Amino acid sequence: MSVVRLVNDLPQAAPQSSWLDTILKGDCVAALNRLPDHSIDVIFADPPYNLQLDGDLHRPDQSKVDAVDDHWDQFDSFQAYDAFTRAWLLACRRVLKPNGTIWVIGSYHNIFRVGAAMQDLGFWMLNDVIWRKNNPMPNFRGRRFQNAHETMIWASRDQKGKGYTFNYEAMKAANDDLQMRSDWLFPICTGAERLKDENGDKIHPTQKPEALLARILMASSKPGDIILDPFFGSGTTGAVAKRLGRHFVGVEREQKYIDAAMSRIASVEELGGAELKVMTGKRAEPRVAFGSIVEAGLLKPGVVLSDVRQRHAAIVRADGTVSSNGDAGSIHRMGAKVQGFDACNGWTFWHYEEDGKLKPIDELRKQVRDGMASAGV
Amino acid sequence: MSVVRLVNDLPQAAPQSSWLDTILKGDCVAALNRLPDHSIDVIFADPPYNLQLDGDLHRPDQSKVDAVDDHWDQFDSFQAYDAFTRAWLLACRRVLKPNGTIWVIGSYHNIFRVGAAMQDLGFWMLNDVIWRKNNPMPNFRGRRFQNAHETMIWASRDQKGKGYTFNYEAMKAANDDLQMRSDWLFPICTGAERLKDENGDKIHPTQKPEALLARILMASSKPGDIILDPFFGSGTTGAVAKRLGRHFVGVEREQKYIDAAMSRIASVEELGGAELKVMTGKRAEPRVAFGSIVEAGLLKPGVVLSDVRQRHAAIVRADGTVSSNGDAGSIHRMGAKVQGFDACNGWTFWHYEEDGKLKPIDELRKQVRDGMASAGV
DNA sequence: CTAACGCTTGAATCCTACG
DNA sequence: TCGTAGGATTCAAGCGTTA
Repeated sequence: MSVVRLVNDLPQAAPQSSWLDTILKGDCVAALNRLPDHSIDVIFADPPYNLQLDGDLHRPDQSKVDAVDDHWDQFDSFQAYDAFTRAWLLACRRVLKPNGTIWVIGSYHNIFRVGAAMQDLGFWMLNDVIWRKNNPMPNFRGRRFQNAHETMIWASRDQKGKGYTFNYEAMKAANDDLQMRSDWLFPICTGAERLKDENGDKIHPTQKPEALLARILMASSKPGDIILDPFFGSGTTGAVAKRLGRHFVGVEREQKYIDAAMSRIASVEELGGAELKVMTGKRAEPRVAFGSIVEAGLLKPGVVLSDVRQRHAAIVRADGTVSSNGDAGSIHRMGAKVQGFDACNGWTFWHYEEDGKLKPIDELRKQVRDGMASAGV
Repeated sequence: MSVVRLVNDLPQAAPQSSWLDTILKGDCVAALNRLPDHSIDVIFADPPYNLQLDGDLHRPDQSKVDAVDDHWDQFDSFQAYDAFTRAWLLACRRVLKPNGTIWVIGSYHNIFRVGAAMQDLGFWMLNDVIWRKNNPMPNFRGRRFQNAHETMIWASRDQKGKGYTFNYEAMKAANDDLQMRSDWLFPICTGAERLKDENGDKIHPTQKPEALLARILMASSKPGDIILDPFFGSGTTGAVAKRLGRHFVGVEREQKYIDAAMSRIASVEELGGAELKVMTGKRAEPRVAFGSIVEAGLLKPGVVLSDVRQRHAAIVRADGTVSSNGDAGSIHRMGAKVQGFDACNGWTFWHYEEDGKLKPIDELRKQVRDGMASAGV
């Protein structure tokens, strides 16, 4: 693969060599319209999410959350966002090979509109895939569930696009010989991988982790394929494509992001043929919540728990808490409370009765974990 | 809660007693139109998405579309599905209380269209929540990822719907004192829970697990709330609502499902009051004014308060304000002011000295609250 | 040198009762 | 209805400093 180049104004009908492994500067749709029909194998698109934020948000320690308030994420209405979405999706569809596929990532703010538009334009959905984050930002005000995932849509160009690439065996091998599921666990992009400017500030507000792109490209493309990213940003797609022996084309408007992506990709080392074979990840022991024990029916609300010496008692409640002496809380809090301690492992402290014998509720956790093992947590 | 009843033809403007804890037989929209405005606390909807299955294309009314491959027919069927979706969502929105919330579950076949319609109609999304299945059906042909999840959308009636119920503390306590995330792990409904007919065949093709509904209702409703399920099916919503001390209304067309749901719900045992108590936090505590601490003599005017590190000081005044550096105001205002913040919780920021130790003035608030409790306030 | 501790930060549609 | 003020709210990682 040649060195990454910047193309400011691609002529119409330019040869492939003039745009392969380049960043096209300019508006997404205008730039895509310079590329030939059916020239792209896989598209990865990370469009603006159209977050509709209202006012500042502070953490409990009063520090201010650095919100995504960039101008490129601002739209006047759902209508305006839909028109924008249809325009870039149509441009993508034209350049996609008949057996090509497209990935789009988004959050609940935009992904439903994007998905509906994709169906309307004739894309054929293959999967929706969930990126579960192991370290998402918490919900600071305690008014919602922690927003711990993003959604990706994987689709072929149209319903007849049967010959698309899916490296089923590689995915299965990478997942301990179990079929790769539609929910993937990855950390968000932090640390050394996150691009920073001279002040130590992040260069792009929404840089995606390379591991995510690596799985996408390993699953749905072959070495030598051409990968298009119409919202190139900090160039994660280009960096991973180069490393994995794929070609790329990026489109980006902001010079700041282009500069960062160019130097980033230039320093990427391409893997040789042999190393392009599968990488496998390890699994941590799944964490089980006490609430799921109750929800699973392994302990009914009203059941009395006790410590092994039966000096303390607590009653299971339907919401997954336990109550004792008119107070209530998690198994850990209440275990600590009845003993007058600061902390307690409720799993080993509290016991339930079965066949006339006291057993730690940790036994029930083991049962749930055995059931979860097949879920590839 | 009374025994479950079937209502074949609810009159317009019928009293609540005639439809509470019943199944309304008939078309979803027609039945909902008989219910009063703003009468429902929480809706759980599992709409049909028989869109493009088995090579046959069906419209929502079960009529078959002729040419599967024809792009126009596909467009036509999307339009029909969208119209159906808007109709039942609108009917739901009318009966929902202003501070009510709605849950909708679906897969990639329909959830994007449903989500876009919800936004178009003015629902305000709170979360999308992923149901991860630990035992999903494998992908038999090996051409896609294993479809291992479904997507739920949780939304308030409109953007101003701020007062919705979310039992944050209960969810957190049930999740081992970590806030509940947007990805939930549950097994699919199998075994004894799965309703079967006399031949041993499953009665409903998409019966949802009770554990899923239990978490939904524990998170977003209170005992005594009214839960509506416009696509009642085998009655999981009703069964869980009854068990958890909530009221329900179901709408269903098929007599087969109604029969199964009726006998199922009839055999459900309702939990008692104590097990249904929900974990609450400080937000639910009665408000105590700092002035009443001073009035009660727990802090004398002139006493010096400080932060835990003793970097800031303030003097208690007889009117319930505190003064610092020649300025005065509430404990919150002055706490913010001395730190240079916009906001501050004065109860946890300011400390008083007792027995040579610094204690947060929140301790005194607890004393006052305990006194209020024993006084039966 | 290591462990412990503290500070920072991440695609966020993040309050509500009272006057 | 609107403005104001009370006061509630965070998890996992990375990194630099302290013990």
